[in-house]
Order: sequence, then C-alpha cells, then structure tokens
Amino acid sequence: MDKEITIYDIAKEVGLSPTTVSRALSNHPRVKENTKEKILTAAKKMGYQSNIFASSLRKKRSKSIGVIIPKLNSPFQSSVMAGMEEIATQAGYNLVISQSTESLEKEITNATTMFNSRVDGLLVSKAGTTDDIEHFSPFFKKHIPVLFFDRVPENNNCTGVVINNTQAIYDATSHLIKEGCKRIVHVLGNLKINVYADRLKGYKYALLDHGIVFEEKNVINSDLGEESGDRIVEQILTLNPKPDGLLVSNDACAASCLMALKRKNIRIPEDIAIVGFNNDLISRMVEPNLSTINYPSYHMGEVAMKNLINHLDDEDHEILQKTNTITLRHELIIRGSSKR
Amino acid sequence: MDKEITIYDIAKEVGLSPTTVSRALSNHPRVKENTKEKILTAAKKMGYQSNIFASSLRKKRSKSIGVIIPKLNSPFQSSVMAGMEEIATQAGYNLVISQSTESLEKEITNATTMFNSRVDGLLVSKAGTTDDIEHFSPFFKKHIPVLFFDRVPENNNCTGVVINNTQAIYDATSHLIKEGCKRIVHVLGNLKINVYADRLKGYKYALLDHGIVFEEKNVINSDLGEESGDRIVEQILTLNPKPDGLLVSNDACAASCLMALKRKNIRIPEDIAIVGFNNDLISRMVEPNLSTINYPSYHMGEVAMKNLINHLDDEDHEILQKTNTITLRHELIIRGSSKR
DNA sequence: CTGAAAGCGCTAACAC
DNA sequence: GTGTTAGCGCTTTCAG
Repeated sequence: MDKEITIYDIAKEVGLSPTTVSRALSNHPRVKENTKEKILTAAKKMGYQSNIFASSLRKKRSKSIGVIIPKLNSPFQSSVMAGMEEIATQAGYNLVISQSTESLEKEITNATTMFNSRVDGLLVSKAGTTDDIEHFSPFFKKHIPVLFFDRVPENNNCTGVVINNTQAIYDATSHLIKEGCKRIVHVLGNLKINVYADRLKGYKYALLDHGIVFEEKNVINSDLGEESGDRIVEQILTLNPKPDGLLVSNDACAASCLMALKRKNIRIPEDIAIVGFNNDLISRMVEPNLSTINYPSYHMGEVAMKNLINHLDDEDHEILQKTNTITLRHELIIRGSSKR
Repeated sequence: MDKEITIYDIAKEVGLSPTTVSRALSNHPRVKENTKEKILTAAKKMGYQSNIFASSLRKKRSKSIGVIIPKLNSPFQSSVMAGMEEIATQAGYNLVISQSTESLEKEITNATTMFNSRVDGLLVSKAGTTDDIEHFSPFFKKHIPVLFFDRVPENNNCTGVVINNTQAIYDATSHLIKEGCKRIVHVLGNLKINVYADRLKGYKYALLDHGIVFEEKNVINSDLGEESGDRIVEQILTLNPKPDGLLVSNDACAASCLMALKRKNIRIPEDIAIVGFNNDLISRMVEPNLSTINYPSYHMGEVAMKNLINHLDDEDHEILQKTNTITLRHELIIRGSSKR
C-alpha cells in the first residue's frame, strides 16, 4: 500500500505552506489564481485525495444526510428515495440510508447509528405505531435538523412534508358518491399512523357532507399487503347489504382486492367501484384500470431534501424553524375501476 | 451549543488515562471488568458520543459501504437494496447509496464521490452501455474491494454476484417450445449489458437445441419501460407469420405487452404465450397471471453485502480475491400467460 | 492491566 | 496573499 499524499506533500512539492494548499484546494478567494493553478496541477499529478475524515473532524460536519424509512422495497418509498438522492448528490451530500422495517425498535437503533455517524441532517418517515419521537432527542439537543416526510408525528414542532391525506380521501369518497355509491367501505392501515388517521377523517367528512351515515363496520383495518385481497373481500361480502364502493389505501392492495372480487364474479365498477391510492404502476396494469390518488412521491423526496439542504446551507439555520408543514399537491385520477 | 464530551473528560472524571477510556469503550480485553464498568457508566452519565471522524481518521476506516445502482425506484433494484441494508446494518456498516440513472457519466461521478468519502467497500450494478471500469481504478489501486452484482462487467477479475441469465432464458424458451410455440420473439434491453447479452445466448441455444432456426427479426430491442407495450406489439404484428410466443426481459414491460395484445383482441396464451422476468408484483396482478423467472433480488442484496463484509472483516482480505462469480438460483414460474 | 506521547490530515485563528 | 501554530478527538505503539 503506497503512502497517502497529504497537503504537506503538495506544499513541499510546490514550495508553499500547507495552509495555502488547503485554501487553494477549497477554492478560497484569497489565493492568487496563479498559485491556485500550480497547486491544483501538483495535486492531480501526485494523485492527491482529500482526507474527508480529517476535514470532517476539523469542520465538525460530515456532508452526509441520513434517511430512515420503513421499507426500501416499496414502489412509493423507493421513488421518494430516488428524488432525495437526486438532490443530495447534486448538492454534494452523501445519502446514508437505513430502514426500520416498520419496527419502532429498529427505528430507534437506526436513529442512534445515524446520530453516531454524525449526519448533518436527518430525514424520517416514521415506522408508525407511535407518535413517540423521544429517540430523536439527541438530534434536537444538538440542533441537528430532523425533517419528517409522509409519515409525520403529530403534536410536535418538527417540520413535515406531506400531502393532504384528509382532502385526498375526501375527494375520492365524494367521487364514489357522485358515481352513485351509497355503501362505501374504506380499507386502511394502522390508525396510529397520521396518514391513515387523516384519511379516515376525510372519509367521514365526505360521507357527512353528502348526507350518508358513517358506519364503523365499513372501516376495515389491514396490513395493506398485496396478498390481503381475499381476506378483505371475504370480510366485505359478509356485509348486508353488500357495499358498492371500495376505497383502499394503497394500489397494490386495491389491485389485490380487485382481483379477488373478479374471482367472485363481482363486476367492477358496476357492482363495486374501486379507488386505490398512490398511482403505482400496478394501477395502470390491472383491468379495469384502477382509479387512484396520484401521490407525488419522487417530488416529495426532492422537496424534503431541498428544504433540509437549504436549511443546512443557510447561514442562520432558520429555514426549518420557520416552516411547520409543507403540503404537496395530490390529484384524483379517475379510471375504469370507478367510472360508471 | 454545549461542548462535546471527549474521552479526556471521561478520563478526568474517573481518574484514569484517555488510553484506558478508549480501550474500555471499544471493549478491549485487557481492561479490568471493574474499570470498564466504571468508565461505561461515566460515559453514559456524561452523555458521551464517540467522535467517528477522529476514529476514522486514526483507523483509516469509515465503517461505511457505498452502493451505486442504476435506479433506486425499480422494484428489482430497491429489493436488492433492502437486502443489502439488512445485512449492512446488522454488521454495523453504514450504507451510502447513489444512483447512476443509467448514465455512465453519473456513474463516474458517483464512483469519485464514493472514493472521496472513503467507503470501505463498494457494491456496483453497472449503468451498462460499456464494460469500461476504468473509473473504479482508484479503488483497485488502493485495494478497496469492489463487488459487482446483477450487471457485471465482463473480462475482468472483479467478483460478481449474478444469476445464470443464459440458463434462465434457456429454460423459459424451452418451456414455450414445449407449450407448442414455434415463432418466439425475445424483447430485451441494451445488448452491451451482460444481463441481456447472456439472455440472448440462452434464447439462441434453446432454439438450436430444439431444432428451431434463429431469426434476427425475432429479437426486439427496447428500453423495457412500462409504456413500451404498444410499440413492441405493433412491431410484433408486422411479422408474418405472427409469432406465437413472447419472451420479455422484465415483468413491467411484459405486462405492458400483455395489455397491448389484449387490446388488439389477441388471446393470451392461446394466440401468443408470454413469459416475463423478475417475478415482480405486477406479474401476479395482470390477467392472465404472467409466467416469469423468479429473480432472488432481496437475496442477491444479502449475498453481495455478506461477501463484501466478510472480506472486509477477514484479517487477510482474501475472500474476494479467491471468488470470481457467485451465481444464485433462479426459477421458472409457470402461470396462466404461457400454460396452454 | 494502565499510561505517556505521538500523530492521523486538515482547517481556522491570528499574524505578517 | 501567504505562513505559523495550534488543535479537532481518537488510537496505537511503546513502556512500565
């Protein structure tokens, strides 16, 4: 293993001080163009590689950003990640990623790891199951910005990037009602997660505003997995009278329900109209095509990352202090599964 | 901002030397259990956080692993990532992720960034378009292990984790032939990518072994996007006689073709039998269900990461030196789209 | 089993 | 514009 080249070696080579070399390398304005060039040339020639550890140690910044998400292998979340990566790379930040696999315990471990690796900022989509954000307090104490997206904790003063879930499901529900549905079933996930709690609200409000009585039995809790269609459909069919509308909180599960219903010879949308959520690929591939809510996942990643980086690069670090919630635009996309 | 606690502070507190504190903190065997405990307690009480920059600077290791993939938002690749994350986190390594978005230029930039952030090892799925791996030479020179997965460069002595793409398509082709197909079209991506080149071979071999003449016009190049079905189908239908089998190199695109064919009132599998690739969710959601090759993506992530980490943790760093290729098991899954 | 001392490579005061 | 100096906080010989 050949020895590492340091700024001292370069300094010796060009007959200048290490300081000047350091300054030249980081493009400091008070270095003569001439010498800057000389140094850069020497650096390249000697195969110099800046030592980021030493630099970080001195500057107390890692130029890296941590992300904690529930699951990497989800169309929605991986798309958010892609947006984040784009922006981070562009801005010269490294992305350190870990997943909580929906476990609070793992989320806590991940947070600790991120803290110990001294990320400059943290982006989190909560594992759900609780609003507890105590495990991020080391960040808060050290004023390391933490920004939540999609799944945000309630009742706190962290910044969050979200869509208006209440309004989205309100729109979807209203649409179904307009299409003539009277008995709409809503399938959603863990109500401890803001996303689903908000959607339930939107569902209730829409019913209310259209003079339909809300009934507890029309709300089904599910893991929203791609395999759960049969189970959900079975449960739906015990209802009497049978429902004529179905609102499922993600497209994979909605598609699974759609397939299960078709296997039971129930016609979509005539017998039951369906609306999903996310606008994943799958929504365009099932038959009939699934109506859904377009969730701007990639864009959400971009926006979250942009705001975090702006905050970090801002001299006064006050951008996020002043921002509570950033709400992105969603959109109801009506397709064959609900248009009758 | 309150001052950081260092091992010196702890040393003063417990009346020992920084050296001993350092040793205790890293669980060095030659420290008395008693003092170890005392130090750990003090550390916790004082809110000590190890400074990873200083540690890395000294030890010349970052405890982080870089990953460069073409696209984060792909079902296949995000699943690989999930497997990698699992293992890396478990072993105490951070995952630094960046995407090349299929551009060699970005891949080069990413490689440089990874090199400069001094990852201990690198996992790469090539952007394709070239076998050039010159941009990884800084890693090679410094003996930083680089392990390729899925899309591996040919003709080099790097370790790669792959499936036997040739055999996979051989199996699929043979299956179609057994189902009575005589004119099988193969849709694949950029032939500069090993994955597709290998598959083309498998296709040719299978035809040969079953006495069917290979025809150039039956090979269609595509970006394999989820929107390309119409275009591909149009092209297929210009063939005369019409093909009766279709082999598409990924499920999203296969599904898209399937839909397009159905729109043209072509029956699946009676008129044309279809086999996809990857076993993505979509393959189980279209009708008829798509036959496909199960590609163990999550497992591939695990295996690649495990081997890299074993190598890093191995005293002699020779694990990867001795390994050329790790081939995972694939499996042909036969479903409605090709069973007749 | 513990400690003293040196240094990893860089940057930021502070001089000139 | 450039240089001197002093650490950042940790680990690792080498000594005892």
